[in-house]
Amino acid sequence: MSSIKQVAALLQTIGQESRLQILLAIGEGETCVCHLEAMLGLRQATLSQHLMALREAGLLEARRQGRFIHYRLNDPRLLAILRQAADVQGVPLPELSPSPDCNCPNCSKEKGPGNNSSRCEVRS
Amino acid sequence: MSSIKQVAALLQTIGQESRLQILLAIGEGETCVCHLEAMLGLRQATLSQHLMALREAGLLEARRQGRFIHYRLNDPRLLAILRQAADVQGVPLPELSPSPDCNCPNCSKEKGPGNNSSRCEVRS
DNA sequence: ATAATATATTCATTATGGCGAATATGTCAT
DNA sequence: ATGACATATTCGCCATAATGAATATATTAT
Repeated sequence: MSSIKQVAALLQTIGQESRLQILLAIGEGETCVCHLEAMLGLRQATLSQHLMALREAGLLEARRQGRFIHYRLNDPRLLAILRQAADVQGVPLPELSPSPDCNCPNCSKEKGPGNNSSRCEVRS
Repeated sequence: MSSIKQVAALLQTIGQESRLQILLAIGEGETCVCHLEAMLGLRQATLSQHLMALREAGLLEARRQGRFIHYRLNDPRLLAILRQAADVQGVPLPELSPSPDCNCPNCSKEKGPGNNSSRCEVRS
């Protein structure tokens, strides 16, 4: 595949609202799918499809941890591209760090009463 | 429109082989449509449509010079994005400078015999 | 005014991609 | 083994975008 085709493929893969949100939400860290689902308000199947596309494009890596699967960026330079693009458009790039206070219903650590499971936590 | 939407729109607009070729061919300079047509082997109508899309996305500026229309990038940072993307993909970004030896049939300066018109030149 | 040329625009067709619904797979708890 | 849960996969539908053909517009030359 010509190099131009490859560049086009990359840009096309990330040139979509949901995918951008996913990438920004993952950021430099590692994020499990349930976080993303809660954060972005995407349906599970839809989200999974996008994750698959990003995986197949070589942009994401998946790591299984029990029932949970954690995704991380394969290359932090991807974020640089997004910043550049936002720069050209003259808009601020929202910071979507999911880890701090994710309201994923499965991950309510130190949240509302009666909920205690440490699911969605990385447990070695 | 949300900033993410805008970034997505930008990436989507340039995430296509023909558009990338156009942007690379124009580069830092200014290029007339006939050059592009010859260089990229795109049909005139197709090319014009892509140029329109890029114009509407605010990425290109057009300047009329007699019958000829010259396009230039509105923001050189676009090229930086392309370089970054190529970088992430680990491929070289081809340099497509059209000006030096464009083989556009209308612009054959110091080319084959019997052809002399300086068409496609910027004549003030 | 007419013809020739450079580029743009319109329209119909086709391909591509995202989405929703349904289902499958893999892991843990019992 | 069974059930519950997290995630993945498949499939059909629809919207969007790219393509091709035809035509229009603008500019220069005659």
